[in-house]
Amino acid sequence: MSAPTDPDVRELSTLVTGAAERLRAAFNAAAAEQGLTPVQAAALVNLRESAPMRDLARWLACDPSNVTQIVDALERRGLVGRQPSPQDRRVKALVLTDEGRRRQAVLRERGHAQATELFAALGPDERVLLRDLLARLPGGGCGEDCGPA
Amino acid sequence: MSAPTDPDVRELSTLVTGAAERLRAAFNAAAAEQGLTPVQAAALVNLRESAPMRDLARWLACDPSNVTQIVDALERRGLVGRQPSPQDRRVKALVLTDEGRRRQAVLRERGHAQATELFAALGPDERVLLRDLLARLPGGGCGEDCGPA
DNA sequence: TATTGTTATACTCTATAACTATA
DNA sequence: TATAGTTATAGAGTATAACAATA
Repeated sequence: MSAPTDPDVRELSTLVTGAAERLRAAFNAAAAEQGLTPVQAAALVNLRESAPMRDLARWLACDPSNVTQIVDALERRGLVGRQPSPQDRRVKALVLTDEGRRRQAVLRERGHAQATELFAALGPDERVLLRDLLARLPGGGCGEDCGPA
Repeated sequence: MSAPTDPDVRELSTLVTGAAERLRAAFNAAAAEQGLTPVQAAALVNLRESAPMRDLARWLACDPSNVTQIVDALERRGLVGRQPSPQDRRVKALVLTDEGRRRQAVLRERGHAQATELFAALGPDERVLLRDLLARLPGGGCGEDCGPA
């Protein structure tokens, strides 16, 4: 039985949270470079061709009413368009413009570069070890709503 | 040289971010149980006796104008008080009420329980291993503004 | 002059509820 | 009736700028 101030789990929490925070800050900076707010950039990164808005709401784990506004902003910037679906005319499919595709690629590259930089301090075997340890934490697996495609 | 879609660092980012997110969600739930918003709870958890508001702003990594409003809310709930400092009368020291101290203890216990639950899937040696790996990531060390005391 | 805390204000993110148009 | 998306609105978090009191 550990004391309420057990330094181990507290330190682990701080380290995990700190690493995640640095990834997030780097992503937000990349978003700002593209003239996008963090959620707008997150939406753009997650977009797949012809995804209904409902799917984007699930991927972003937010209410559909949010997606309307996020997509409004992306549309205003000429990065995505709305296309009524022929099968079900209630549905609007989101389509990337050429510029949207370009920005998406930039954001994804930035995300990859940031992650690479963060984990470069570890060797290949250590990265595998870290991944295996983290994957064993409860919830480390992924339900249905964790990402596109 | 790794491909732009290198699955390793992407998976590591997802795992780190996911673990941090679960800690955060659990903390927010604990805050809500206490009738506090996430930042209010974070402020309360970080508070030390007689800390100037300026310090709290640094610990929360936010603008001082925010602290005024956060402390307003905590004061309205009878959890903290403001005490003009005798040494420098511009400074207001934040003092916990008895109820504030009680709530702070509850939130800290909850935080510890959540972290314990998250990392319980690993054995003691593995927790040490995880800590050492995370501590080696750039920025894993802590500057001056990472916490009280 | 510089600093502490406050106020006023604004922007972003998020959710709820009521609405429309389809199904 | 139920679902996809929209609108209106509100609350939470954050920052900037201008200000008062004090140093």
